[in-house]
Amino acid sequence: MRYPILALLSEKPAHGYELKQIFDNRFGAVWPPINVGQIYNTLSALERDDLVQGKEVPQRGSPSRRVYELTEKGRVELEEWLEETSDSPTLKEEFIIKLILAYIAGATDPVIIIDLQRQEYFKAIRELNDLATNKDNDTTTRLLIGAASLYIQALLKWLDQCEEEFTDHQSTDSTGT
Amino acid sequence: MRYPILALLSEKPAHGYELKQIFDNRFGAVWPPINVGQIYNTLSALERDDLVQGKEVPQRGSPSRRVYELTEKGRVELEEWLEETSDSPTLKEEFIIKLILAYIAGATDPVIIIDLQRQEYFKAIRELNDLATNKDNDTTTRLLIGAASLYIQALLKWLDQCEEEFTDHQSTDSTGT
DNA sequence: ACAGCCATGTAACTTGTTACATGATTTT
DNA sequence: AAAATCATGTAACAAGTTACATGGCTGT
Repeated sequence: MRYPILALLSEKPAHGYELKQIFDNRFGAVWPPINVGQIYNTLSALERDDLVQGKEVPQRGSPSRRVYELTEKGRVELEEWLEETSDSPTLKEEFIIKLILAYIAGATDPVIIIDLQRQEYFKAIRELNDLATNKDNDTTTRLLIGAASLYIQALLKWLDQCEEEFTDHQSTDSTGT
Repeated sequence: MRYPILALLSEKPAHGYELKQIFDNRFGAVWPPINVGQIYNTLSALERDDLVQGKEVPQRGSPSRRVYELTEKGRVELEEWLEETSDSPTLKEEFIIKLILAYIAGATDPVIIIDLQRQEYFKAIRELNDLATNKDNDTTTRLLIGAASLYIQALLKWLDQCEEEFTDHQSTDSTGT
């Protein structure tokens, strides 16, 4: 949440609740609504680190709001981060770990797990397709839906690989641990 | 780390340091070595929750080791988890978020970022291919390498989508924020 | 009057990450 | 004798998650 908040604040200053709304609007297609508390937590940390600066802005007839803006330091940190290449990912996908562990633990039949999970991914693909048909998606939403879709397709392909491995070599593979 | 440790302990009881070695052996191809401290932290938490049970096992001539085994509760929890389908993933991949934010922030040219990241992914693919040529990989290693490879290929495809979107519609897209 | 949204925050907890401390055993 | 590995842990910190508390404003 650090960098998302910095990036949103680089567009214009905003208060906590507003950030939540902007974030949910932009990323809601592929991310569940973010907990507001986390926004405030993160803003506190960012302010502690001098990356953002908050100030009370009195409202007429409403309690004043705390509006945050990027500091110079924050702007630099954001830009440095944006320009860095990201490390290639390590696999943290829960299901991948689960399936491998199921195979290791030997308790549950991996093929059954695979079939169930495939249904789940099909469902996700359908939902993404539905979202994609919406004509007033903006660029970022389209790209995020594309990313999610490609990712799930990759997982589906992996399920096929695994199924093949688990069924074909079941009999051949008697060479212990 | 909770479930990986439970799964490894379901094979046979082990002490902390041993778990680190087993884990690194099995997942080392796609995961950086895990910090031993985390193993011990996690074991403490698991013992607190009655999922594992540790006992001192005196060694002849060495200081005794604390060997952990699954409790019944731990075995049940592991099996339940293995049988649950996992939620379809939300996108947490750093670079995806970064590229979208770069586009939003408007500070850095997304196309440049894409090119740099593509090199990074190519490098990762080459490294995975090298790993894959090793003939004595076991089943789980092969599958993990396959998963990592499919994932990066999906990311590369996504980069192409993004590049297209950012270059094609650059001129057409003059309809404000 | 009441529900629901606007708005800000705190507290407790979990997980992961790093660094540090300690000491024994094994290998060179 | 020194270095590497075996072995166990603690402390501090960062980040994410949830739940809770508080109160004002808005629409029905």
